[in-house]
Amino acid sequence: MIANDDLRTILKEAGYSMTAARSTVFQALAGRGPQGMRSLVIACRGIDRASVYRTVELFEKLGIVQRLQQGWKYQLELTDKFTVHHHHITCSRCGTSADLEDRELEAVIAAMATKRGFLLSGHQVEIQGICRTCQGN
Amino acid sequence: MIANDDLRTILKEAGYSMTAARSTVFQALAGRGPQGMRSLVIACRGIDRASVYRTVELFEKLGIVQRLQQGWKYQLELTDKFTVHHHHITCSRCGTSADLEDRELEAVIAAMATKRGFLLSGHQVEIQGICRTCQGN
DNA sequence: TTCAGTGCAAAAGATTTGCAAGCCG
DNA sequence: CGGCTTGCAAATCTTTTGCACTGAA
Repeated sequence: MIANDDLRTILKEAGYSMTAARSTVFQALAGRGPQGMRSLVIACRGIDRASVYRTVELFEKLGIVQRLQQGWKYQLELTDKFTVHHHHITCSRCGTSADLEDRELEAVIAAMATKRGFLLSGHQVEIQGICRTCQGN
Repeated sequence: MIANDDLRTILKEAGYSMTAARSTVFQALAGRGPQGMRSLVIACRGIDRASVYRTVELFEKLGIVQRLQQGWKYQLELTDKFTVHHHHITCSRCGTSADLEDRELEAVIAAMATKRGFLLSGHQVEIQGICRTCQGN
């Protein structure tokens, strides 16, 4: 069980209550990497599809989860509050995606923002390519 | 009319033919900035919804359009073949966004892909912050 | 003329909503 | 207890498909 109490706290502070459905959705997100709604709904068996949607919507509003666009579809994952800040590189052939952490990338982005006179508040980086495995086919 | 002949050439070289529907979709994409399917379908009135989808799919395969992330929704826009490659930095206070072109950023991204054994095919970078003007308020 | 490409209509999937019943505080 | 939440089912919206007809080469 990961940070179930953190969840309770966040919900309470925002005026929402901790429920079985919300806990289930949270665990399903925490237990695995980025996943689509379909897979999340399956992972939350016992919880109605509509409730999963409603919970994800709430979690987004509370900054608990974020959506990543992967081509036409999107995937869900916990935000940096619950994971280490990172980006993704996705294989456009087999669809698997890996986390990316790169100090230099972060530095370059920070430098760009500074150069433009911006006070940096956030950024997203998504990379697509063909992974080593798929290149062999 | 933007580059309609370029389109004809690309299609022909890939073994496809130039048709009214394809030209319409292309113009609808060329005439405006990034847009969602819904808006594209409306812009292509006279062309069946299914044909727009099929055309977009083909255009993607041919590297004419790309789907990208703008906020949490997907958008379509012509690829760098038809526009200058760039990213965006957006002010989260006033909403204005400026184009970004940065050789170093591109280099770092390329290096990251290579290090992971990926054959790089594309990437998106979106930065948010507070612009100089808004910082003064 | 021939076959890729299109429109149409219906199927499949994804997401949202209204409402009555259930659970949390 | 009282209101926030959920499950259910139906409504919507989005995307895909099968098929017969049309148009490009």
